[in-house]
Amino acid sequence: MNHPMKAERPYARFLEQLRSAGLRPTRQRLALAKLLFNGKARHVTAEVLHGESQEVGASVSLATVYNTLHQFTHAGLLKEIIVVSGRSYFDTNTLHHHHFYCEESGELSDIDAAEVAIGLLPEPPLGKKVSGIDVIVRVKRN
Amino acid sequence: MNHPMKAERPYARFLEQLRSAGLRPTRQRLALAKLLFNGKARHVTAEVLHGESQEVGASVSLATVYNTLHQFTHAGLLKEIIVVSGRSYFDTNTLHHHHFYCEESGELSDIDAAEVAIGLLPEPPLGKKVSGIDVIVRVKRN
DNA sequence: ACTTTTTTTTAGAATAATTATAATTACTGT
DNA sequence: ACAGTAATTATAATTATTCTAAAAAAAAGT
Repeated sequence: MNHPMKAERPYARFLEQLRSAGLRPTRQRLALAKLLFNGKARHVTAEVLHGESQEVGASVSLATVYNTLHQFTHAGLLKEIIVVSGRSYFDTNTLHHHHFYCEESGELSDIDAAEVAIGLLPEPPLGKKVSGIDVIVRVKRN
Repeated sequence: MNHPMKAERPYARFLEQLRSAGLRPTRQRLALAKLLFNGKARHVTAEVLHGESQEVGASVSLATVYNTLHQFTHAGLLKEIIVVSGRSYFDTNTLHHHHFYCEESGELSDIDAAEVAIGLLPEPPLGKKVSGIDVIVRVKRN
């Protein structure tokens, strides 16, 4: 009667997704996954996630944090968000959606894709096809 | 009858705008302005502009290129565009508009604001107000 | 014109985020 | 247990950018 972990269900799916991406479920990857996929939508930078891994005593090297974030992104578990020069955010929400970004605090928050109606778009440059649309709504304290 | 420069009109306006931003029309700033505001809409990085300044023999130091790009941006002569981590683009089109961005070639091109109809937006986070909306349409070779 | 003051430019050092390298450690299958 | 592959790690390298302190240029004052 002593479950080692309450197995909240996303877990099994997560392991499956790792496997199908050819990634072993190592101690480090599981520790980071636990920090990332805890239910709430998260927007983390490598530095922040690295810090958290140290706080919970599952210290993962910064290099591995970077590797893992990119591997998870390629595996479709994360989405990379670019809103500011010189830093990358990784978003646990992989559905198509957009963002509020506060330049002052650096905070990101999600906007459901359904909430932004993008009308007609012009034709992309010759020989190019659309691969994604990102809307960033920049906000300020008022 | 020997005009030193065909004074294409934007020039006078440009000098006025510099002055009202408290910036002197130095040799370097004029050289960069000439490269930037030549009629066509341009999207440059600091490195690229620095390279061009060398090519035309008006060599401006990289530090000055960075300073100038930021000063022009504050003066409302340029707009800074962030589409990729770790590099800033500066756009001579300061009207509200959006962009196509090709990840493969790094090329940016403009989308007129009128061509993107953004419908209802959700309320920004508490205590925040919208300061700008950027739409980036990412494209790929097809 | 000559000095003084302020602004601008500059080369080079410093920084920050990220990526590469090369050695160690951990798995996997036999 | 052993060989082979994959993952992690500390550290070095890289890239774009900003900082710093000194030199150069321009403006203002006399």
